[in-house]
Amino acid sequence: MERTRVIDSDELLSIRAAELYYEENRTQDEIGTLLRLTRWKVGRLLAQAKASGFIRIEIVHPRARRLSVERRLREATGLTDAIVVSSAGVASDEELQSRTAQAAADYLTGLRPVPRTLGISWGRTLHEVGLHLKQGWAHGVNVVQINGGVSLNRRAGTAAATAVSIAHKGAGAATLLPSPAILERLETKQAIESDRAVAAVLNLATAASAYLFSAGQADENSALVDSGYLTAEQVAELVRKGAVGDIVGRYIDSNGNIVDPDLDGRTLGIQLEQLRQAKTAIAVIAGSSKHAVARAIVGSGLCSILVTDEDTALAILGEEA
Amino acid sequence: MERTRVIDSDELLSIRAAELYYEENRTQDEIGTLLRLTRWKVGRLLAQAKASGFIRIEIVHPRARRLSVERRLREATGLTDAIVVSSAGVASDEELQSRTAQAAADYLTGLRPVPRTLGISWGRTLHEVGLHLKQGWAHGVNVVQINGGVSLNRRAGTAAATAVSIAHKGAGAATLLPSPAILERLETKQAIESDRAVAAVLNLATAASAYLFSAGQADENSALVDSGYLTAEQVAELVRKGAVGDIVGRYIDSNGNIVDPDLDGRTLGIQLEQLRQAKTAIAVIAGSSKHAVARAIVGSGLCSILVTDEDTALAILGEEA
DNA sequence: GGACCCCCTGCTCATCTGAGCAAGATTCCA
DNA sequence: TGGAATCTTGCTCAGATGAGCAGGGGGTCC
Repeated sequence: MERTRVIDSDELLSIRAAELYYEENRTQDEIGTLLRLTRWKVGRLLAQAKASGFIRIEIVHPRARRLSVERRLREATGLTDAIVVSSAGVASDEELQSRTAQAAADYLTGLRPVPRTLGISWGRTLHEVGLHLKQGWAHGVNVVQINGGVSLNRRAGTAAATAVSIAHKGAGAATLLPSPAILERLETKQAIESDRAVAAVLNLATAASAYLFSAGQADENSALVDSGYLTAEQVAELVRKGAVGDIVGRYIDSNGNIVDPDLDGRTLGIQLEQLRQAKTAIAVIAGSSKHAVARAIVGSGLCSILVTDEDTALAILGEEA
Repeated sequence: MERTRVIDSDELLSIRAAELYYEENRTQDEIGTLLRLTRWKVGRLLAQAKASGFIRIEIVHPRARRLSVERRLREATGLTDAIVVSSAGVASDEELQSRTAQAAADYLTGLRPVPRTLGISWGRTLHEVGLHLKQGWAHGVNVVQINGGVSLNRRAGTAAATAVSIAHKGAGAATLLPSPAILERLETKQAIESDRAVAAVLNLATAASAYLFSAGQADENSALVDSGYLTAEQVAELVRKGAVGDIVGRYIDSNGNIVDPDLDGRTLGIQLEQLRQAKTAIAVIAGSSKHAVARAIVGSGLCSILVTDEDTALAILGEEA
């Protein structure tokens, strides 16, 4: 146990020095006088205290990011870019999601080159990204849906609203994918897919210069269950087969592979390969329930840019508390 | 709600600057280049971030103290000295108690002038202080008990052991008060008190050059209940009368006044006045259950030096989270 | 016991940072 | 709109800090 660890006298001194330096903001010279040390010794003690991790500096702000985690994430995974928002002082998962969506909106706004065509998925997270975007975030961006929309219940308009909102605020137009996300029969899906209007949208989606999408966890709270495409039982069955979550409506396992080829065949939208090969594929994922999907997505290269929260990032790095 | 607060652009900039400064440790000049600002502006943003409380610096170490809280406590209460241990990263109340006891041992060791006679009470906390003291912490200190000891059950030896241990490690002798803490009848108490041996100890106690004592909360977990001097019901009755805890066996209310004069008359040991007038009266109090007593003790001048944990200190200052 | 090596100490010097100041910008009234 | 008051900006300069280096003390290995 920690308590029994021997604390050498330099360690204690370094703590005393740190108290005076950080809490009382004395100069190293003053501290030297107080503790009967040279100021150089004090400097070294402080460096030691920092190096030992006794000094914890946190930036407590809803817009704070964790640059060090971002860097480690980039290095460990080969992501082009990583945006990690701090979870310091966050009470709820909603707050975390909101912060992450905000960060995604910021990233999108600053993205260069500005995408001509932006392919997006739908869901609560994407919706919130739309809300956080500022009017004029881009000057003429075409937004195209990359997977079938919500259409089976009262929340029918959400997916469309998200696309329209993002497009509108970016002074551009939205192209909707007029199809359900998952069809009951393969033939139906193929029929819709080959419809000229739908095919045109899919072509546009395939040619998008950037993608922005989220992911869903594999449980009864999934948006696909909520929208009526799948039952809780069907999702449970997918979990048994190894599903950790879905991305653009397609369920993947922890290696990023399709879990159920039959189901996937009936799912309408761009292929995962499309995302894997895209230069700018931005995944926005937040909340503790999505650690597993996030890991799968990043691990299998399904996104090139990840916007997420600190805890999820640490989970991907295998450093969760 | 916080979320709706407008975040002006300088605030955001100051957060970006802080991230680069504290997480990536860039120089203010570098940050200036990155954010297209002069280095002076960066310095000001950083200062602003600090002033707004966005930068939280914590010293995470079992021996860390909170000097700023100590200072505020001294200023607000007129204590001669205050020692406040950090409760950062503390899981249990035991851990807190242990840290506080350690700090008390440190304080005692560094106390100048070294007390010739040290009056002590007994209890779990004092016992632990004894454990943390190092062999040779003083060179010939006489330890004298200032209130009647535990003697009604199996833990009979604890009080004596504490005194002996503290004295022994300080190369001195212990003088025990050979009496129960509370007597059933006033006459018995008076009789014991006037016994030559007991009177001699009490005289010694009254003349002590420093006092070290703890406090007990007023509930069924009190050491006095545990030792069999009082029943849980009696304590409950005292609480109804306004008791917040006990100090050297005497129950006080939130103003530091004796709650039950009859009971107090039957309690053997030095008077509270004695502590109030002592130049060096060190109270060691830790744990959330003792906030109320701590407040009463400090508020009514029953100690001149307080050793406690951060949460208790904040409670005394009226700033509890 | 002596030679050697390594780490720690205290130093110089260059860089970084904060205080204070004057000029310019902005706001706020009349 | 004018003018005063206030805030902001970029600066100088002095103080604070970190990097790197030479010397000394202590430990170690023959």
